[in-house]
Amino acid sequence: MREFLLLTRALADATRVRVLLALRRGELCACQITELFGLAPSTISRHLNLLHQAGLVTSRKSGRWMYYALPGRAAPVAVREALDWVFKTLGRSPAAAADRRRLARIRATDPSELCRKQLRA
Amino acid sequence: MREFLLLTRALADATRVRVLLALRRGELCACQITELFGLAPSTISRHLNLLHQAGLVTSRKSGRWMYYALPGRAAPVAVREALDWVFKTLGRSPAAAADRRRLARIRATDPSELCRKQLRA
DNA sequence: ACGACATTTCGCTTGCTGGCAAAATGTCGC
DNA sequence: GCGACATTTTGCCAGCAAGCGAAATGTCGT
Repeated sequence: MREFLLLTRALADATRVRVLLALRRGELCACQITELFGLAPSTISRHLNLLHQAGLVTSRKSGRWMYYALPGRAAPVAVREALDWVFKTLGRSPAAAADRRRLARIRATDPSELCRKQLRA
Repeated sequence: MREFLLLTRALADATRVRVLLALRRGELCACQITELFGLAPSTISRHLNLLHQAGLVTSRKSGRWMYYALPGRAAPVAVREALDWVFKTLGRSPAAAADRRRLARIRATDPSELCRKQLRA
């Protein structure tokens, strides 16, 4: 029950769900996710931490960059089914489509470029 | 997205999830659910309202009693899959088993008896 | 070793959520 | 219609969650 509530609480926020949808295209670094949603880096970090605690994302550190991705087949059944449910329900939603479009442009940019851009803003 | 968040937020509370698990045995009146969890009637009422708004339960009024049940095949796909996920994940959990045991005794009691008992407590 | 930089942690404010008691609502039996 | 009673709505309080900025952490290039 405790782990189940970690899952449902993690899914009970629009930003976190949108992160999961964005990660379907492949792993993203925190910097890219921050750019995608226009929130403070600290805020994104906390969202990602919640998703990680619930088991909904994996994290990989590479130098100063932190990459987040969807868990593979090794994830618990409850997690895999939660993700299936999310993607089946929201995969074709307008919000997901809009994020996907903006994400394509972000992916085309160098990550270090992104972070410098954030400093100017 | 909005409806999806209604679902996940409704599922992000232990009491509400336990209500859904209890309803697998068939419909229950608000009085029985109140007895099952030992919370104030007003609190239970608000939980049931949230579940209803999310589409996770149906309600039926019969006299002064209000009966709640799981939605049938007419429920939206997202709702049915959410319920499947909940039951598959928690159906065999200790919490569900404990509730089921207490629920059996509550079902064996006359509903009006229950409410009178609550007045004395 | 030092400065630059990506990310996280901390401290704070604001708004939502769960709990109860009390009042309001609606229904039954007389 | 009136009193009893199941349920809901309302008002209030305590605790949690999301947001930000500032400080802390860890890593790279020089």
